Order: sequence, then C-alpha cells, then structure tokens
Amino acid sequence: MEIPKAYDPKLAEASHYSRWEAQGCFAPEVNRDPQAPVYTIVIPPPNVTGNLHMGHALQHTIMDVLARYHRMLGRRTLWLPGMDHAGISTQIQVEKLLKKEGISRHDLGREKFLERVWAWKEQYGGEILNQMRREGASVDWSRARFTMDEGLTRAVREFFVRMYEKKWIYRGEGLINWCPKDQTALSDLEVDKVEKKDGKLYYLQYPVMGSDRRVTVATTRPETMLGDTGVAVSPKDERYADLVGATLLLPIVGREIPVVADGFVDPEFGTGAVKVTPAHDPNDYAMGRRHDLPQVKVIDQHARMTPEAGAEFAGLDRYEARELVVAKFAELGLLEKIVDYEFSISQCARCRTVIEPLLSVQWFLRQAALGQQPLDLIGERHEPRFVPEVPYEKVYTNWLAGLHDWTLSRQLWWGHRIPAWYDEAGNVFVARSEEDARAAAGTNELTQDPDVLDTWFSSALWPISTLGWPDDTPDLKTFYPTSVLVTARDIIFLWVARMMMTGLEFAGEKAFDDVFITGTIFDKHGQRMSKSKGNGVDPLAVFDKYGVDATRIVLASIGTTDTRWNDTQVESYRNFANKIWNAARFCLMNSEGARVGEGFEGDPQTWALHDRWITSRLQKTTRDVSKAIEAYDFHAAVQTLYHFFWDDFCDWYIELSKADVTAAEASPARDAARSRVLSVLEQALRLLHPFMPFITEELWLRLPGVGAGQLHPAYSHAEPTIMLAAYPLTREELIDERAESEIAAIVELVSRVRNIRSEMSIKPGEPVRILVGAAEASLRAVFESGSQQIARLVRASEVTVGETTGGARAAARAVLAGGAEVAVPLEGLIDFAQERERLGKEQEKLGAEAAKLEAQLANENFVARAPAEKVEELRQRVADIAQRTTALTQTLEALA
RNA sequence: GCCCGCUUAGCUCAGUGGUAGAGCACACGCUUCACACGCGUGGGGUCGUAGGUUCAAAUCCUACAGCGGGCACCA
Repeated sequence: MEIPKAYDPKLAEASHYSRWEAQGCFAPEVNRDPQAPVYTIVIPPPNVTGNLHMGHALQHTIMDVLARYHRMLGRRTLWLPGMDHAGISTQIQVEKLLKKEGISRHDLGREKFLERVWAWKEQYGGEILNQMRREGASVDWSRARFTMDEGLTRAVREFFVRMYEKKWIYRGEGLINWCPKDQTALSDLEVDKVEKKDGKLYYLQYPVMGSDRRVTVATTRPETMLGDTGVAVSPKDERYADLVGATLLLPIVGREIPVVADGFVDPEFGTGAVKVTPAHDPNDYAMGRRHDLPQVKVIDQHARMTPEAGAEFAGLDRYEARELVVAKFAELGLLEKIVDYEFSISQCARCRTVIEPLLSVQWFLRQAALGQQPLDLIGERHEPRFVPEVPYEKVYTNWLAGLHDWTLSRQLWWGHRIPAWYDEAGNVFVARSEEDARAAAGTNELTQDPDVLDTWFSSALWPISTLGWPDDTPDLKTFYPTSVLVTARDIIFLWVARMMMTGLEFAGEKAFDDVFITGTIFDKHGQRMSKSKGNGVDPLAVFDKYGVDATRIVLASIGTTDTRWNDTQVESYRNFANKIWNAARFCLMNSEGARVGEGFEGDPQTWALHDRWITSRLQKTTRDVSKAIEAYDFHAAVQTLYHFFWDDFCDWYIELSKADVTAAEASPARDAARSRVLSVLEQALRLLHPFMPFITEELWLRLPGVGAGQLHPAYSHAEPTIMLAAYPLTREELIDERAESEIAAIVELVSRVRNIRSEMSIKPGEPVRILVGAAEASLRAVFESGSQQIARLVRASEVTVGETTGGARAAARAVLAGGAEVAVPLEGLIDFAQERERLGKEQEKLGAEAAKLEAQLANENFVARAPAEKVEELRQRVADIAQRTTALTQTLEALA
C-alpha cells in the first residue's frame, strides 16, 4: 500500500466535487423514496459582483453541513443556489469600465448600456459560484437562479401588481433619502448613521416683523434656511407663547414666514425655536404638512443649490452655500454664535456620500400592511425560530412592529423596471406586461416608468420565486416552505423579514421554519474585515494553505459566535485531518483479509472489552453529534467528533487493538480485529462527512468492502459515495456503561504508570515490571484480561495482578479508583526522597479536596435541603478519597 | 434616550446552580513498527468589580466598569 504519510488536501479536493455533480448527487431527484421527508435551504444569493469572503464561507459551510447531514438521513434535500443582480453595485461596476473607454452610460443609452451589463455579467459575474464549488457546497446547480431571470422577473411584476391592486404600493411625493453621488433614491435601510465629531451648531436670528425682536434658531445646516417656510416652537413654551402666529422675515431671502406651535419641538434643546425646511428634512416635512407650510426646494439632486435658493446661491455646492449663508448672517449682524457640536450624519451605505433628504415623486410600499402577518406569527407562535433566539427574535419583532413605508423606486437602469406605464395625459397603468397596460389604457402610446426597483424587492421573493411562483409548480409544492435560512445579522430587516412577508402573503406559509444567524468574523485585532481596510482574510488562501475540510470544520464550530480569526485554529484542524488520514492509513496498511461491516458479529456480550467499549463510545458519539446538529450546536458536534476520533479511536482503540491487528500470522482472529478497526473508522468517516466532505470521501472509497451496502436505502441505486451513505443512527442497546467504566480503569492505570515513568525519569525504552493490586475480584479480572494490552501501552515486561501489590519497598506507587493500586518496582533506581515528595503532593491534594467536601457534609442545611442523591454522591467521593488517602499513607510509611 | 450582547488559562474560544474545559502557546522527555501536522508527562485560571438570592453561585438577580451591537432622535 503506497499511501503518503501526510495528507495532501489538494488530492481529494481535485476530483470528488465534479464527480458528485456529474452523478447528480446534489439534486433532490437522487433520492428515490417518494415518501421521504423534504429538506430545503435557499442560499442567500451572493451579489453577481461579489467575491467569496469569510462571511460567505461561514454561511455556506453551515448550510452544507445541514444539507449533507439531512441528505445522509435520507431526506429529499434541496439546497438551491443563485445570484443577485445587485442593482447599484453592478451598474457602477460597468459604469467604471465605460469611464475607462471615455464614455458614460448616457452616451450609450439605456438599451445599449443594459446589453453591456448583461455581457459583463456573462463574462465576469458569478466568479463566486466557482468558488462555491471549491468549498464543496452541495447545491443543486440545475436549479440555480438569477434574480433577473425571466421567471423571477414575472414574479417581481406579479408582486408589484398585486400590491398595487391592494393599494399597498402607491406612487407619490415624499421626502426620501437621496444619494447625490449614485443619483438615486434609497430606502432607510440603505442609509447608515455615522457619528461625527467635528460638527457645528449655528445660531441664526430671524427678525420678527412689526417688532424689533428676533427669534434665534439653532441649526447644523444653515444653507437650508434658504428653504425655510416657518419657525416652530413648543406649544408649552411660555417664552414664545406670544409669538405663535407672528410673522418673521427670513433674512437674505426676504420671505415672510409664520411662527407655529408644534409638539415635536423640544423646548429644552437649542433655543427652543426650530427653523422649518419642509423640502429638506424629514421632521420638517412632517411639521410642514401639519401646518400647511409651503415646500421650497433649494437643493437639487446633485446637492447643489437651485435657482429657488436665489441667484447668488444657485449652482453652489451645499457646503459652499453653507459658508456663504453664514457669512451673510454675520454681515447682517444676525449670526448669534457658532458652537462645536457632535451630531451624526446619514451616509449612503454603499458609497459613503452624505445623504440629502429630497422631496420627490417615488413608488412606495406600505410595509406595515405587509408586515402584519409576520408580526402576528412571531408574536403568537415564535415563528420562525431564530438561532440564537436572543437577541434576534426581539430585534426582528421590534422592527416589524414599527414599519415605515419602503421607498421602492431607484433612478437606475440596471434592475427590474417598474411595471407602470403612462399615457400622454399622465394617467398611470400598472400591469403585468406592456400589452396588458395598453389594453387597459386603450392606446399603444404609452411610456414606461423609467425607474427600476430596489434590488431587495426581488430578493424578498427569493424562496418562492426560485421555486416557480407565481405558478403553482411541483417544486413550490414540494420544497416550500423551506427548512432553514442561514444568513448574517445585517440583513435581517433588508431581507429576512421581507421574505416572511411575501411568503405569508403569496404562498400562505412562512418562508422558513428556522433562521440561523451566523456570527461575525473579525480580524485578529477585533476589527470588522473590509475591503477598504484591507484586513480581510481570503478564504481561498486559507483553503490553499490548510485545506478546505480544515477550514470548514473551524467555520462550522464558529457558528453563531462573533470571533477573531486566527489561522492557528485552522492549523489544528489541518492536523486533525492529518490524524484522520493516518488512522486510515494504519487501517488500510493492515486491511488484508478485512472488510468494512464485519468483525462485530454475534452477541455483543461475547465481544472483547475494548470492542464493547468503542462500540458504546461510537453510539454515544452518534447520539450526541446528531442531537447537536439538530440543535444547530455545531461547536458541540465538532468537539464531540474531534475527541471521539482522536482520543477514543486513535489514542485508545487502535492502541488496544494493535497487537491483534498487526499479528504476523494471518488468522480469522486477525481478520476480525482488522475488520473491526476498519468498521469503526468507516462509521466515524460518515459522522464526519458533513463537516469534512473531501477527506472522508477520499478515504471512504478506499476502504475494502464499502459499496451499495453502506448507502442509505433511498440512494441504493446510486454509485457508491459517502455523501449518499446512511448517516449512522444511535443503537441505544449497544451503549455499555460497564465497559466504559472498565476501560476507564485501564486508562487510569496506564496513565498513572506513564506518569511514574515520566516523573521518575525512566528511559522510554526501558521496560519495567508492574504490580497491580485490587481487592475486588471483578476489577482484578479486568486488569488480568487486559494485561497484554496494558503491558504494551506502558512498555512493561511483566504485569502481575493480585489482591495487593505486595510490600516491595523500592517501588513507585499510585492509588487508583475502586481501591486498586499499582506499583512499579525500581530496584536500585528509586530516589526515595523524590518519591516521598511526589506522593506527599498527591496526599495534600486529596486532603484539600476531602476537607472541602467534609465541610459541605457538615453543613446541616446542605444535608437537609440538597437532593438526596447529591448528598450520597458527596459521601461516595469522601469515602473514595479516604480510601486513597489510607493507601497513600501506608505507602508513605513503607517508604519511611 | 431605549434595547441588547460580551467580559473564563498567555492567545482564540467552549461550558455550567453542585469536583473549572478544549485547541494553540509554554516546560520536560521521546527517530515507540499510522501520524513530529506526531507520542507521553506536566505547569497555568480567586470565571470583569461590588452586592444579593440559595444548603450551594463562575452559572440566577441588581448595580457598576470596560468593550461591542441595534433602534430612535439629533433644530
């Protein structure tokens, strides 16, 4: 057998994925059991412009673990992939390319520009999909969707038209977030609030007409005063009570504006008087409507001043205008003061440009209406179930409870065009197609609305649209609702909540049962990874360095935790992969005559102790890992697998089996022992497969005896592959507590002797004799029957088991559980002082523990109020310690 | 202003009302016939601070501190 000593991940990663794909293993149709339960995940579609980052890798790993696990359990499993057209990002990407050619999208015109975007998408878009292959993502490529597919476009129009018919979508004038750089409206969720330190608050004085009084207003944006149409004060504010209804003369502009009383105004803040600019501030907009104040637009979509701002200002940038306004106020003697002031500003989440609130005609969706069903569902039934529940259920609920209208229209070209047409008179016709619109309008002379929809509008439909909605397709019937949504927390509002809205509204059922929110991966300093900071860790580089499987298992155990990335944890799982490789290498090097699935025949009670033990450990591992995956506790699942494989299987089972497995002479006993290690390995590989698909497949296929017999019945027709093997089920009847405690006794014995060897500086190669004493016959039997194995593990030339270890003075000793003890005779080698010190330390430790326990038992309240079994347990421990202490004392006395 | 999370070994993180855990790092010893990406042994924490509840608190409650997040507002 020529198996390399070190595992090379590239070997396994090169071939298996394309074979799985070619054999149709990723499609739910591979499952031939029509009765099988269904398991569905739709991927959060990455942006077509995107590249794989750690966040994706984390989400994809979680989804793949779940998909592979449920697939191995025989569920009809669909993990549906796809991409998002990513409106602004994509448009800007292509515009950048055009700029290099010296042209703008306007030079090309809308149609030609869109042709360019599609061409770009075909050529460069979706690199991330190839990167997903590298990850091992078991997605059904045959069902891959793009949010601008024909089918999804139909879904978008259907959504829009139905909402319009319900009057939940409307067109109207509103104050929206405008990005002066991207030249489009944005929803509230696409705007970030940023704390700014170096702001200023300007105190401006407005003269009261017919009086020499002045009203001072405080503002952070003096330039907007050009659009002021009122000043508001609190109705409770006595300072201004007599001014309500008075008229002010707006400086510079010369406009006469009223003083109004409005409850919004906080008399404690600033001067208690607020300038009102209805066209450029959300609160002022609302106040303006309450008091019928005119809206004067003084800033345009390029964030420059309009002609309405006055000839001096028209065309100036908003910040230039600010300086000029302040200078004029100073000149007029109306600038009271300027103070430093911290305030936050709104930025475009994409390009960081300061947002300009702008009054314009847009399309809106009444989210509060659409959000009612999700709000009821989470309130009444706690659905969907969030993992982790805290804090996300609350975050989600609070957002749904306070929904505002969603600004849908975007002044872009790339995206779903709004299905609204206008006739020459300006009448609007919303329809599923231009033909329908024409029919409704009774004319062919229609112009379609030039705007497109927010990218998230099509995303909101993702779970249903990808499965065929608005048609009632077999896929929709079969795979909806989906089982779980795995995503990052920053799109709970943008996406998760909205999918619940559309799912409940259009499919009549929640979009998913569970929502798994992954943690955030920071750099090693705790900083968020970002392109601009250049501190991102490239998953592909980590794959190259440590292998995909090692990276995946680290990501899986990160799960919902915020964590600082460091390569050392990946390195340790790279080592784990190598451990698996070498354990398999050992099994395969000794596999002549062995077959997977054999070696464990007959009544388990007749099996050797270590075989009963590993079988029991395997059952508990299977049980715990399955439970952990079902509870989305991937960290626990990984820990359990790691320790089972490394500690139980490699450190102990293989070592305990070694003599039998490596026997020089072929024999049925040797074949059986070899089959057993092979069979346990095979089960372990299946348990590990969802986390580490590549190495497990690579090794599994090499095991003698694997084939159709290991496949889940639903896949029995398929080519053998571990990904279609049955996930192990727990066989409770094979859990053997007695075997576990007996092996624990042997493990303790071996560890104590090794400790003695190490502390006494006995050369590793030097054989020792050991004497084991146990008063209890059953324990003696365990040591006696294991004496060959014990001898091997501690490098003993002789293991003698008796009722006592005898009185040999020149021996190092240790006290074991169950009243047993072990002695290592060290004729002429022992340093009595050193041995006394070693035992003395141990005695001290026991004494301290006993004192603590006895104090507790002496507490009447404890004995009276603690559960009886707890008290009994403590008494047991005290008795055990007492026994050990007695034995230690005798040993020490013998040494004296 | 409102809401929330985190604080455990040098590092990254688990965990839990009843004997403090892992990996890495560290120390010592090992060419032990699967593996030095390994084997064996060992050291290391008053579980952020102060109170409270309890027979028992690192775990539950309260306050505080530090770090971080979300929402609202910001004239």
